[in-house]
Amino acid sequence: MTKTKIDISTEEKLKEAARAVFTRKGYAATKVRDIASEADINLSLVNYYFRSKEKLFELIMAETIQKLFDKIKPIINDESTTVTEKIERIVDHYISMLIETPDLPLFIVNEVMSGSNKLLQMTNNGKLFLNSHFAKQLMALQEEGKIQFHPVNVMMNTISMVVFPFLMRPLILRSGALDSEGFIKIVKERKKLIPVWMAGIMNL
Amino acid sequence: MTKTKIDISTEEKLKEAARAVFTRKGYAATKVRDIASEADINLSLVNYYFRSKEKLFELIMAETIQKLFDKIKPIINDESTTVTEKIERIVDHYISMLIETPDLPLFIVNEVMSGSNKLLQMTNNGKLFLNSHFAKQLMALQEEGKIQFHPVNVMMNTISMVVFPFLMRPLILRSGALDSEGFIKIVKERKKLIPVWMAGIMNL
DNA sequence: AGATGTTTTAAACATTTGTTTAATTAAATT
DNA sequence: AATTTAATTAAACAAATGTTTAAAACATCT
Repeated sequence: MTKTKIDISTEEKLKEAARAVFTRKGYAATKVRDIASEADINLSLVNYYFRSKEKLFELIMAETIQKLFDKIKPIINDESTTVTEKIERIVDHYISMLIETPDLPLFIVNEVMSGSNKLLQMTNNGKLFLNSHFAKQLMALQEEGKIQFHPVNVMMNTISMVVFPFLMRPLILRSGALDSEGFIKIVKERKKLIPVWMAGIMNL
Repeated sequence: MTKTKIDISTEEKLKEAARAVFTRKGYAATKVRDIASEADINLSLVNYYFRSKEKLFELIMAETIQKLFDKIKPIINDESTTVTEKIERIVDHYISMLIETPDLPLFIVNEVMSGSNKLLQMTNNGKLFLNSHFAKQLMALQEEGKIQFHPVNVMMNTISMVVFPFLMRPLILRSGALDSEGFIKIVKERKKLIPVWMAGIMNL
């Protein structure tokens, strides 16, 4: 019996299509037939390769979240950087990523709201942040009186200011206030601005 | 011929159920049967009162968006208040509203991403903001050099910092970092903090 | 080439789901 | 009270949708 040899190209094409459609339309609105036709591949092969729509979704989800945290982990645990430097790197990395995949935030947020625990599992119940060097630095800042509020606000504000514009992007574009390039220009400028604003907020 | 007299109670119960389920699960994941059983009312009555699932959704959507902008309009056009006072009022109003209906942001954001133009229609293509007294004040601030960035960043940051925590709420709660009351405590504190932070960002 | 295992295809299946129908009950009007 | 109109119900329908089946095409190995 030979080792199962599958055509990577087909499986990968389907995964790529699934990623695209799931991300764009969400789980419920995505039909298996959408994925198949997006990949231009026979309907049955979706089940052949991934057993079920749900299994395929979970696979995509896990990979997406993995990719989301792989880069952030070393940044928030780097003991050689200051709080502001960490924020600079986080902001830079995520804005770059989101320019490439602007639909990602809704995908994640939907997953969060729909009650799945994938994200929590992958962040070790949020302890990835709570136990990070970054968190320790923030608590130190609080103790020396630089910040008079819960350190969680720092993370909230940073992620908010990075991610939210992408959630509003379709609205902004369709309103005509900015075009696609104008939007990218603004968010790229925010790469520099957000760390400065955050430094101000923390009295640094 | 008498004026159609319908049992308000039934229609209203269905609308309330629809609002709840649509908001919680989104359009595609909501089944007409979910709405009927949430309202504990016969399935057929959904079509009897609202013609179709889509019509019902549009009705809920329009009402929601209406409610969303009714309050903000006078605030951003009040010529007697400063930029910071306006931000204080916006932040206070929306955080209060979101504490009552924490699922609202996802509902809106989904609607935005799914390509509907309801929101744009209701904001007169975003001109509600662009032509507001608030926008004029921000442009003045830019001209006198207080802010060296596109004024749209002010609105982006304010809304981001107000709304985003509610999008992350399920994750935060399930992570155990905060409980339901702890979350409310934090966002209530942010009512005071966000205007201060924004003032800092604008060098006010 | 023939045998064996893998991938692809078209068709069919069983559920789910939005909507309609036709009959019944309740309310309003004359 | 009789008649008309509105509201409610259970059943049925048709289309959509996730999944399976069985046969064909393709590849690999002896």
